[in-house]
Amino acid sequence: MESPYLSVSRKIASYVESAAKSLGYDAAGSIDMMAISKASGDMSCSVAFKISKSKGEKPDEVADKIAKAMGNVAYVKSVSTENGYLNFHLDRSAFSEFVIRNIINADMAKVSDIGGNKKILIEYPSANPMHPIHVGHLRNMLIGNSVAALHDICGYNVERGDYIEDLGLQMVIAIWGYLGQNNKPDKKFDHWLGDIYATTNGMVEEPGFRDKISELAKKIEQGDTVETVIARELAEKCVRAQYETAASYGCYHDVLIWESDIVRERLVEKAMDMLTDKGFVLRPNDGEYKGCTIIDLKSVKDLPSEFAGLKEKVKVIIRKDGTPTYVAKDIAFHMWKFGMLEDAFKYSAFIDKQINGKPAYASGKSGMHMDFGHVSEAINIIDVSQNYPQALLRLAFRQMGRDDIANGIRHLSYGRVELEKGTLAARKGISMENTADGLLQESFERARGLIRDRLKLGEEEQESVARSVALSAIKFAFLKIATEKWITFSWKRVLTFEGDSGPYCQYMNARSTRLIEDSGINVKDMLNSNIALLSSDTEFNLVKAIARLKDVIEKACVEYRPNLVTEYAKDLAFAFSRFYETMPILKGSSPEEKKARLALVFAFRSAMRTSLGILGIDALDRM
RNA sequence: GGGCAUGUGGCGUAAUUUGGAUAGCGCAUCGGGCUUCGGACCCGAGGGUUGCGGGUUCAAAUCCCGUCAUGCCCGCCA
Repeated sequence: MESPYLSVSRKIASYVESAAKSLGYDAAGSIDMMAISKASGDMSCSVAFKISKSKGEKPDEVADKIAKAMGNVAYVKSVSTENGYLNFHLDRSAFSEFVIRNIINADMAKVSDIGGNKKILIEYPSANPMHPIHVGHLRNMLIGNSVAALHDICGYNVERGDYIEDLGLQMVIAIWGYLGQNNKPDKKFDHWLGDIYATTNGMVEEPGFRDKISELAKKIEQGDTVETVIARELAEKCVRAQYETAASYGCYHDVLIWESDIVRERLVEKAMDMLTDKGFVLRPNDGEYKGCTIIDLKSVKDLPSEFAGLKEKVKVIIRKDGTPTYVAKDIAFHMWKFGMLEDAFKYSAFIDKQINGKPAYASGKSGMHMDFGHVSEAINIIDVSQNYPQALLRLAFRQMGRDDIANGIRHLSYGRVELEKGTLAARKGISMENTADGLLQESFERARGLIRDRLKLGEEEQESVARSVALSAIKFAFLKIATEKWITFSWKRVLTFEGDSGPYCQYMNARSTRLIEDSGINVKDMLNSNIALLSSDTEFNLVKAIARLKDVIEKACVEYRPNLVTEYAKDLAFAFSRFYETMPILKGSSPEEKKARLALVFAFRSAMRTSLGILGIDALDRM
């Protein structure tokens, strides 16, 4: 589909440029078309200020002269000037027709093709497999889900990946706790295991406990012990429970990579060999780091600012005892992502059918080779506290001479989710109201209460509508906040169904659906109507909002910013609501007006459905 | 000590990357709208020295310098 604003503003810009040229001004490169004028007119341009500076003439005089020198431009009705600005007033009929026909004829599943089918892997939420998903992971998951949807709709070949860290101290602690008790799970497995983990973690400071833990850790690391098998089984059960939560939020994945598989397949060794060849990692024969594999940052030229304050400019990546650190595994993992380690894993279906109808595959001991990875861009959705290791990761590829990979790794760093009281730490236990499951349950109950006295529907449909509304409130509340900001989580803020919210957007969509259904007019007749009749302020404001769709989506995709889409959906919904309040559509309009307005309603609904789709919000027909 | 991020009406936020006109929106408050195409709605009012101080510019929430506050990171944890 075309971008109405872009194509019109380009035309205007070229006319402005030639008008300026005919007056002896050189405006090339300094014309900034402001797509939407805040003051007067529909679009505006401030080029007169720049010209006035070099020519010594007053801005408003320059603007006047340019306005007079301009010929007719398509979709522009008139040009005026004010305070040095050129203001362009659109031809409402022509522009509305352009926008509405454009959107109704477009393939809304592929709004843009800027992706060029480029393959990217988006990694999220990578929650540890020993506790339920809490509201911090939920933020991660929802950002990942919408960034993935944005890339889908912009023509990328998207792979949704999840990294399961089933090794490491936290997992060992959970297993130790699990082995030391005989109870059977009395609730959802991730919640149950999370409690055990938190309790066991509370014992860490007790005398002698650490020794017991490290003994268990060794058994697990040996790779073929009973403990190893138990560890994996336990983690898998927990991840399956977490994926139930993900599914209830409409999220799914293509592939899960297990940390233990990276270790078992000896990918770290392969990665280290490649890095040693490039001279980036060293294995000192003496001194403090004897026996380790290290990165010596002192020898790196143009060290990025992230590393400026390091006390020791040395980073150990393989310990003295031969075990790899997190960073070593992450480097190997990213070599896999970018196809540097051929056929590293075998895969089998971990979940046979997700809500998208497809399996989620997971790496494992057995299975078949598949074509995951081999991407040219990796988006890692990881919270801001990991800026440093992510920088180190990019540096490793840069030092290998793989700037393409270093630049292809994008750390989408989001701000942490805090609680009003206390911190959100799984090791201290997660109360139900801070889990994704608990939040959804509460939201669902509130939504159901609202719907009961509103909708005359069967119990089953009421539940499904309530679930959609509940989810939309939560998703919108999380996604409307710019990713880099931290959130202080409170139920009150998340569970809102009014105003600037998901349910408000859904509500406007539902209204538009009812209008279309009740009209009994088919889309073809709407399209063949006299759209030129749409010329009132509220009608045209809605047209202008619809016209922004493609520009907003592309920008949100390129900048990894879902909140641009929530902002847009909100604007769109308000524009529709005002139109709806002021303009008669089915009643009180002439047959011709009715058809034209319905065409506008239809175009609105397309734009709204597309926006809601990116946010992972159901576009309900009634609610 | 160093690095990174954040700071916008009572609360929550948008615009900052790419400097443009009167800083947009929601909640809350106050006042309206005969719930007649669905009131999860609409209209209006009050509420802001964009943390603070300088600088650049015709123009600064936005860019530069300084400063304060808060948070995170700088480990042979992950």
